[in-house]
Amino acid sequence: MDVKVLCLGVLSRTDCSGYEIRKQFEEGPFSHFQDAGYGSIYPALRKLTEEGLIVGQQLAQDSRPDKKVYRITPQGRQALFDAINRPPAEDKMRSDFLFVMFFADLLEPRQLDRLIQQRIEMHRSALEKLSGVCPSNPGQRFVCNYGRHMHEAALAYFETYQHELLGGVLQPAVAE
Amino acid sequence: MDVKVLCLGVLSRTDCSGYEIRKQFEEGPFSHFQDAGYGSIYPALRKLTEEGLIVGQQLAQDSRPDKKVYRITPQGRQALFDAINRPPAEDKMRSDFLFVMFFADLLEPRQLDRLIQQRIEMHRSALEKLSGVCPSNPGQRFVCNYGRHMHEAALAYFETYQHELLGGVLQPAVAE
DNA sequence: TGGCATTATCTCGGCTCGATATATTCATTG
DNA sequence: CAATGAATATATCGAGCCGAGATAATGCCA
Repeated sequence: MDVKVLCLGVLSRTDCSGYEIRKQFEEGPFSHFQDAGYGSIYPALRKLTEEGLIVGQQLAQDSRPDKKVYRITPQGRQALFDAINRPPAEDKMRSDFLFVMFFADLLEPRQLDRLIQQRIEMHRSALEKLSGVCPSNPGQRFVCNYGRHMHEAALAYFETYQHELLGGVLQPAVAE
Repeated sequence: MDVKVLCLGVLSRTDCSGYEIRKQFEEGPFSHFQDAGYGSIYPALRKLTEEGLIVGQQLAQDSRPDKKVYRITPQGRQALFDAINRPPAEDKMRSDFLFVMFFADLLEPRQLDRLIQQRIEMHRSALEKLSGVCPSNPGQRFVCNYGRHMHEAALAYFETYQHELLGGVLQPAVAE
């Protein structure tokens, strides 16, 4: 599932410029399970245009820079359909936070505590952001509620076990 | 947190060859929150050697190809410490599965059901794999239990809401 | 008027990944 | 017993991706 397919997915719901596609990955309905930067999006849009899967239109705006708004073509919808129906690749997860927690004994306790509080705050604000969304489409609702469920589970874990971790790091030799 | 730091993390716990480092990311204690392929690991080990953060030793084995076992140096431990104490980058999550679920209405119901059953099976086997691990270090225990907690939460979600999704996709116009 | 944020497009270097090549040995199985 | 496939082990290549920055116009506030 490369950035080209991700762009097709976004454009299947609404016409967009590259900038607006980026925002959908950053804050929008895809933000908690996909990402793509400008360095991937703009080349992808160029290639998709060359392949006839989308068409771009220069759009002058007053009091804003010009926009290039892209629309998906029937061939583009077919390509999205094909990609969706291929067996999906495994999830790719990259968490520096968990890597750091794994080596918690290398952290100052104050720094460790600060990291966990930041993490809790992150999950809270993600939940708040998701609470504003209520999609009508079943698939989108399923994915959105999955996000909610997982953020809540993470919050519950941190709130229950953060003290155990802090205690364990502060008194590493008590058990022996 | 690039692959060089990840390798330092693995080598801080035990001496390893490149092959063994890969296995730790594939199946070992890091598998549920980090990953790295051979194409990243071998160049990283070369650079780390050049920088004096690790040292390699050719090791002949009978009935196996030769091994290059790497050991972390004091400077390497310092570099790991520095990296751990820098503010961690945000999590990077890439889930083709959730992207496909988002567009569940483009899937045949049978295919949709199969994907969800596979996903449930995946979480179950991940839990089983984690149940064999019981780290003594507080940080490692925290991260390991976090993994368990999240897999269980995902399982609970799928088992509760999978029918709602399947029903919603099969009867999209009932609510209106 | 200066500085900052926002909207908008695009490129470059460097990092990373998947696939593949190479080589040896062990286990299975027809 | 030979063939096949699965491990063990190292390494590279091309393609894809990302962060950082260049560029540029405008709105807004002090």
